[in-house]
Amino acid sequence: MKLATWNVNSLTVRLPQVLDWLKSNPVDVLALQELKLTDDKFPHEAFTQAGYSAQCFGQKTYNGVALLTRTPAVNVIKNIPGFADDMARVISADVGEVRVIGGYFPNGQEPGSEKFDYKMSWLKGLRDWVREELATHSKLVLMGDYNITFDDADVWDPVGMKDQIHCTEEERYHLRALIALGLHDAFRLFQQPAKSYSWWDYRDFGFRRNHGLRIDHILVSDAIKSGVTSCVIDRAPRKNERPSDHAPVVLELGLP
DNA sequence: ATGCCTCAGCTCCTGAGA
Repeated sequence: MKLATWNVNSLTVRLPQVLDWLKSNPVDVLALQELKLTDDKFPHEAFTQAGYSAQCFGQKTYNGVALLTRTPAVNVIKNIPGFADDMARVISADVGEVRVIGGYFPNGQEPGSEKFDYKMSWLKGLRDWVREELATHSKLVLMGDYNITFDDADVWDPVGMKDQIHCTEEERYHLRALIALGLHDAFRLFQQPAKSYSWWDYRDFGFRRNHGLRIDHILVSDAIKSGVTSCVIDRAPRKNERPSDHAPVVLELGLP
C-alpha cells in the first residue's frame, strides 16, 4: 500500500500536475491540501478517469482538503469532531483496514498573534480527537501539511528562524504530544539525505538554493510502524513550470 | 526593507501563505 500527501496550493491551477504525478506514482491514497475551491468546483470527473474516487471538503479561496483513493473511502469525517471550526482543514476515512486522516494545519502567522492562538487550540483539539480515533483504529495514518518543523534538521536556517513561526517551542510541543499518543514520524524511520525539506519559499530562488522547511509529515501508529518500508519526499513536481511551493511525501507500507 | 513569489477575488490592489 502506498499513501501520499501533497499541499497543491490551488487544485484549479495544479490539477494537470496532480494527474501527471498520479500517472507516474499510482499511490493507493493521496491526501491533498489547500484546494482553494468549493466542493461544486471539485474535478471529480478527472480523478474518476484517472482511476480514483475522491472525498472532498472544500472552501472558497482558502484551505480545503481531499482524499483520493483507488478503493472507495468509507466512514468519512470532515474536520475535528468536538472542535468547532469554520475552516475546511481535515478529512478522514477508512481505506481498507487503515484509518487515514489528511490535514491542513493552521499556519499561525506569527507567535503571539490571534492566528497563533488559534493554531494552538486547533492542535489541542486535533490531539484529543486523534487519541480517541487511535483507541478504535489501531492502524492509523495522520498526514498532511503540519506547518511545524520537528527540530533544527527540518530547517534550512535554524539560527535565523529560531523561535519564528513553524519553529517555535510551543508548536513543537504539540507535535511531540501527537507523537506521544503512539505515533511515529515515518520519514525519520529511515536514513535520509541531509537538508531534506518539503516546502520552499517561492521567493529568492528558495528551491534552487534549497532554502526550505520540512513541514509536511506522515505519522503512523504503532500497529503499522513495522510495516513501513519507505518514506520519501518527491522533489520532482517542485521542478515543474508552475509548481506548488510544497512537494509530495510518499509512504510505502506492507500490510499483513 | 514589513518586501522578495504565488494565488484568489467584490481583481489593476489586497490579504494570506510560510
